[in-house]
Amino acid sequence: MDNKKIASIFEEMADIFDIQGDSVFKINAYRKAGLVISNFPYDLRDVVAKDPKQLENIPGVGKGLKDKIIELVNTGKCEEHDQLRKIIPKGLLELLEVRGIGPKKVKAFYLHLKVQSINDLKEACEKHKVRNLPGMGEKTENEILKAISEHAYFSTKRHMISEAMQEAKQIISYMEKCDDVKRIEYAGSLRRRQETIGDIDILVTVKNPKKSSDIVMTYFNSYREILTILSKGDTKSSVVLQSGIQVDLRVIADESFGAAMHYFTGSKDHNIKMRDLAKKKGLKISEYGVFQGEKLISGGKEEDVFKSVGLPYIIPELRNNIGEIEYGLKNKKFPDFIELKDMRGDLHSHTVYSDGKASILEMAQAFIAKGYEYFAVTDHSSVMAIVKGMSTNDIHRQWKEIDEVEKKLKGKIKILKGCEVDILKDGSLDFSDDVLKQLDIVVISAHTYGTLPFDEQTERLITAIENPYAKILGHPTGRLINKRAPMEFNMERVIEACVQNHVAIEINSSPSRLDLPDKFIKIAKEKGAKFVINTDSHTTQQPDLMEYGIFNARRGWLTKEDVLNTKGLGKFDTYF
DNA sequence: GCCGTTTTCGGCCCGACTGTTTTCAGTCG
Repeated sequence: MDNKKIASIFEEMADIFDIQGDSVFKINAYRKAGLVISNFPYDLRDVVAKDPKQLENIPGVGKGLKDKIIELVNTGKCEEHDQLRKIIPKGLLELLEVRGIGPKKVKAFYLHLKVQSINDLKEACEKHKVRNLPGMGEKTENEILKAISEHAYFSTKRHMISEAMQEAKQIISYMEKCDDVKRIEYAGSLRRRQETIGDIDILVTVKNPKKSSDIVMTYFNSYREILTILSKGDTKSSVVLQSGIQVDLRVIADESFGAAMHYFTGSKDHNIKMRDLAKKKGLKISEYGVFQGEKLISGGKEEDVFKSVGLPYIIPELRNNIGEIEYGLKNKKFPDFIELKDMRGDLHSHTVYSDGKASILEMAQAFIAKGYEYFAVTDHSSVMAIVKGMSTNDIHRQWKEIDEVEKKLKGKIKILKGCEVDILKDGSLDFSDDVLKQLDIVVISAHTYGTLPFDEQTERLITAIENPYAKILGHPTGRLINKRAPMEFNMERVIEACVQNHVAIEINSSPSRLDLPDKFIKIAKEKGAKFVINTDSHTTQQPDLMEYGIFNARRGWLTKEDVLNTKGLGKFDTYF
């Protein structure tokens, strides 16, 4: 019973309470606990084993939920959850995934029409039974049928940040051509640089909302990539693009820009906490500004919103209500978090010597274009036959070519001789010590045996980390977003092994990896770990991906001091 | 069910849009 499973049980219980018409506050308590637990970096099994009282220190977990967590960890189930599941069939909960259907409608379908699944509901609509229910009509029925077919067509999974970013930039460049648009920005989870993006939120300001809103809305709803318009009003419109990504657009007066950006950037829980703080100070925060009674007192700039409740500016990456507000209130100032411009090199890249698409020279030119002082060529070791890893012969040939390319480039960039060496099943490395000791950079990565049992995987990784030549632990969890689950192992112990052995932890910038994930970055930092942010480039375009790694590092509260490849030549590698 | 710089009881963010209604409930973010 891992954190994810416990979180999903609380979320399911919240859904069932919701359908039953329970107190919304109790429902929210379960939802909040679910969210907090799914983002909680420590394994709850460990917490229960060490000191169950600590559970109540998790925000949103009190006496009641503490006992439920203990029950789940110890017995693998929860009595109340089992009881609830007997009352509400599983298929009924899936109805909530359909757009426009909430708990009240689900309850009505179940009670009056004996609907128990999405299929049942589809049938009921087709037989025109739904239109006769109280509060529903012909339009409702048609909208439900439409929403059901969309639900089948688009998977509910979240989008990679790079995909969402590309869509957002295209919409913005389209919207900028509309004369009535004064300012336009993307907000939401994209601005918070979340690892994955649910939908794209766009904020537009106009000089005169009464005059321009209608024009801007009409213009937006004519965007050629739109598949369906979900809703459109005077100031707010929601659409689904051909790619399946939902886009919400909001039009607001220019003087509300700061408050609107804050509101629309979220997260929802961060906003709730902020509004709660305001309330205690006799103020009200909404997307229109900060109000004292009816009077608007600020809201033109985002900084003003924070200031009104006694907070310093909080960067979007931190706004998840996981301690950023408390930190701000207490310290009145945040550290300077790492930025893209701090990076001085990249320590993980591939060339045609393994599965890269470009030569050493071409990759060197790509990194010179980034303004870097150095980069490491780290082609795969021999076990990776599938991507044609290097033999010892190949690697000697590569060293010679690196020397030649460096000479040719007349010192414009230092090319480090490295390897991404595979961690074998028993934790040994795929090259002999004799080869490893001659390398400037040794990235150790697991590409195989991702499904070993928990304890065996932990030991395997620790054995590899303890190898005296290991320098960087590459993409530690091995996950591929939306494709492959992370390896299961004891993260705390692996981080501690890295700290003890002076092995830096990689933050892999590839948008499909973003590995180490952000929630672990923060605890690794607290344990004293050092990091490198790498692109794992396989083409000459991929050095651009560095910004995604930076986003994740910022979400993990890292400053440039935490990251080795912000330091210059001769300095970055003393840690090893 | 959780929580406390007014509180251990009495609160729990705030507003837009839709479809059904004649003032609002439901859903969404």
